[in-house]
Amino acid sequence: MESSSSWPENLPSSRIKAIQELTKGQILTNRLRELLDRPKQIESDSKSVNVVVDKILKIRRKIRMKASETKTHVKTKRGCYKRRKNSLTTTKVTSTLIDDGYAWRKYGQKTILNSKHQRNYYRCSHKNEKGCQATKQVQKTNEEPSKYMITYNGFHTCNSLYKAPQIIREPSDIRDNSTLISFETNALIENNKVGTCFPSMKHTPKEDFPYLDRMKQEQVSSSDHYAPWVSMVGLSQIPPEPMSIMSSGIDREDVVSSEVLSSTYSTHGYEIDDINDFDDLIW
DNA sequence: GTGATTTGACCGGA
DNA sequence: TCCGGTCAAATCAC
Repeated sequence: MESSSSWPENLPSSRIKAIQELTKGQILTNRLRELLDRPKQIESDSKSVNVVVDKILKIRRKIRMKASETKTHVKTKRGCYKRRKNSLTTTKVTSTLIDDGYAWRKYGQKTILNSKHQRNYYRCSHKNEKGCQATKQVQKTNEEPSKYMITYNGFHTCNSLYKAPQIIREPSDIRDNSTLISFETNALIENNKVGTCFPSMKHTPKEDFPYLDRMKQEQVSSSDHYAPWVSMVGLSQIPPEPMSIMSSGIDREDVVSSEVLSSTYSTHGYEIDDINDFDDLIW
């Protein structure tokens, strides 16, 4: 763990603490991932697995408490809100408006400067009941009106954990920059291999991994925020949502870019742009 | 009646 | 000051 002397002087101590907790979580997640890679070891050493899971859950609770302390009401009257800076966004261009597996509710429509087509604004239908912060924007592209540019913002905290995306690179088209992403709805995930690039996920029967089930229960039962490292179990470098990108039927020509991901998640896991904005970080 | 969509107003950031 | 993102009342659809 890093000593406080390695932090920039002007970094608030609260932020340092939060980063340290997240780092701990990352380390524990890696440990858990290693264990998941060796199912036989898990059978013989289930105690240590439970210890790791307990630690992760403890850290998560800590950060959640911190988040609730930090969170301020950003909206006090109509139209008064804090625009999110550096929130996780993902943009894709698709020729079809396909169902991404989430329920969206339209909340606005605007004419955008230098754009021939209006932009439509959608938010998760579960925003009110579950406080889900995910939104998306849909706009026809100027060049090809038959194509849509879809921008996803924020995490699905409504039920997102088991809808983690699966990035699949077609072996036959490895040079193609396009990325295919699919989901396994409500499926737990374990490591496997897809192609040569990513560990893949495959449904894991919960009775085989009761501790994961425990994490899932806690994830669902508590306050609907998102655990970066928990979602990263088995995901390797694949970041968590904004990912409601695709469930099925994605076009080969679709282009997906994760703009903020590159700044938010380093190759060693994730980094934190703005720890004050807990809504963007913590489930 | 209930939930979704439309649309003008409002606010923050650049 | 302008523009983009969001709010919320009015309206629509079922």
